[in-house]
Amino acid sequence: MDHLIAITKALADENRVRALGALREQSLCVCQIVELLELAPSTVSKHLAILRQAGLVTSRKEGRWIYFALPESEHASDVTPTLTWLFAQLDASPQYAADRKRLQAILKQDPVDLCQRQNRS
Amino acid sequence: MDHLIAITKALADENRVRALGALREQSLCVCQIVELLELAPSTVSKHLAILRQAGLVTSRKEGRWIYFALPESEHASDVTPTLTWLFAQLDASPQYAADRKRLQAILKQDPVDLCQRQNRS
DNA sequence: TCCTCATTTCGCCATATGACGAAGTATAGC
DNA sequence: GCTATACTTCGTCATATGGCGAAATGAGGA
Repeated sequence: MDHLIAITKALADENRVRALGALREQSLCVCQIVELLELAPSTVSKHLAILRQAGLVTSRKEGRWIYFALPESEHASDVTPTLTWLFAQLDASPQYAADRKRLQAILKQDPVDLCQRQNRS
Repeated sequence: MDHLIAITKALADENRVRALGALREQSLCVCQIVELLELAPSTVSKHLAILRQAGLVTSRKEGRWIYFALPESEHASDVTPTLTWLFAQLDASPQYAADRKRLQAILKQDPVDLCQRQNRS
């Protein structure tokens, strides 16, 4: 039950759900999610930590960047139904469609530039 | 998206999830859910209002009692997948098994007695 | 009509949550 | 080593949440 509630609590925030939607297609580094959600890096970091604790995302360090991704189906059979349900719900959401579009533009930019702009402000 | 978040927020509380689990088999009046969750009637009432606003339960007045139930599948195709997912998660929970057992005992009691005992304390 | 009583609403309190900026970590590159 | 930098952790704040008891609501029965 504790694990189930950890999952539902993790999903009970619009920004975290949007982050999961963004990770549906590809893994992303923190600065790309910051750019999408338009929140402070520290805030996004906390959100991602909550998702990771619930087992909904994994993270992998690559040099100075940390990439977040959805767990591999083989290793996370327990959260797969959850994500399947969530994405089915998201497919009906205009917000999700808008995020997908914006994400395409973000992915075209150099992550280095993204991070530096985020540091500046 | 607002509706999705209303659902995930509604599910982000253990007592509300337990209430949904209790309603899986049959509809219940408030005092029976109060008895199961061991919370004040006013607290349970608030929880049920949140579930109803999210469309996860319906209520029907019958004399002095108000019965809560899961929505009929025909009228609520949008929350059916949510409840299916939730119950799949619950099936693995010892808390849910314990609640099912305790609920059987509660159902054997006269609701009138339940309510009066709750008023007395 | 008046009383009883199952439930809800209201007012209050303690704690949880989400936001930020500042400071801390750890890694790439000089 | 030192610096720059991508990210996290910490401290703080405003608001949201979940709990209760008291009062309000509304339907049945005397």
